[in-house]
Amino acid sequence: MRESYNTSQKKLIMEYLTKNSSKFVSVADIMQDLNLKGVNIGQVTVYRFLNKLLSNGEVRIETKNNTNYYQLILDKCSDHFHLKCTKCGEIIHLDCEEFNEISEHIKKEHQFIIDNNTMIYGICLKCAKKS
Amino acid sequence: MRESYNTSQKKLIMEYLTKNSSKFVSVADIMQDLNLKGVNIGQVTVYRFLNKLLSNGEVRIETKNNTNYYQLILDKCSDHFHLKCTKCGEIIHLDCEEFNEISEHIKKEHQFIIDNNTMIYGICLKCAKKS
DNA sequence: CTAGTTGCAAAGAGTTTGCATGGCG
DNA sequence: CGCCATGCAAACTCTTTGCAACTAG
Repeated sequence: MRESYNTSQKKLIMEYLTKNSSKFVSVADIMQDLNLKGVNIGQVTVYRFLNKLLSNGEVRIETKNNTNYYQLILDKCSDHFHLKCTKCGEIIHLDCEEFNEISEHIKKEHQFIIDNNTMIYGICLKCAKKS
Repeated sequence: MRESYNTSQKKLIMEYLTKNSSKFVSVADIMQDLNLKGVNIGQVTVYRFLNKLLSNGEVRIETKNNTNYYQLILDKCSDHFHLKCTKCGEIIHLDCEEFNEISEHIKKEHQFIIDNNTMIYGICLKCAKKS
C-alpha cells in the first residue's frame, strides 16, 4: 500500500519551500517562481501538495488578507522557538536556554504545554528603530 | 468631523463580542446568534464592523480553514500574555511575572519586542490528559 | 442637514472538487 | 498494471464593493 509518489512537480515545489524556509510563502509566490523557471505546474497541484504537507505537519500555515502562507518546518527547528517580526517578516530562531526554562515553568506551574512550533510575533530591532 | 455613529447593529454585535471575549468567533457565529435572537442584521454590516474594529486594533484576528475568527481585545488584557489550547480553544490569561521577565530578556538580549497581543499556542492540561 | 451606516445584489479572490488523463513504482 | 498524481474547468466559500436608501447627531 503506497502512500505517495515522487513526482517532478513535488520535487520542484519542495525545492522552493526549502530555499525559502526562512519565510512564509503563498501559492502565488510558488507559481511565480515556477513561471520564471519556465516550469508549468498546475496551481491545483500546488494547493493539493501544500495541503498534504499541512496535514502531515510538514509546513506551518499563516493567513493574511485571506491568503494562506506556508513555511516548511525544518527538523533542526523543533527544539527552539521562533520570533517573527510583523513588520519585515524576518524570522529569528530563538536558541535560548532561558526561554526553554520558561516553557518548563509554564508546563509545571500553569499546566500548559507550549507547542514548539508556536510563532511569537513582535517587532525586531531594525524595524523598531525605523518607526 | 464625526468618525462613527452608534447604531443598534453595532451595539448588538459588540454585545456578542463582549459576551464571547474568551474565544474567537466567526461572522457565521455572530449571524447565527443574531438570528436566534430574531434580529435581522445584514451579514455585510458584520463584516464591515469587524474590519473597522480590526483596523482600530480592537479585535484580534485568526484564520482557520479559510475563515476569519475575531476576538475582542479587552483593556485589562494588555499587560499579560495569552495561551490558547489548540484542541479545545480555551484561552488562559498568563498573569505571570516570570513570563514578563522573559519578555524583558528577549528585548535586551535578542533585540526583539514581543507583541503583548501574541497568542501562544499549545495544549492545556485537560486536553493533554485526554490524548 | 450631512456624513457615516445599512443592506441587497453582484463581483472578487482564493481555494477546493469532479473527472479524465498521465506517470511512478 | 494499479494506484496515486496531475491539470483543466467548474464549483464553492468567504469576503468585499457598488449603489441607493436610511439614520444618528
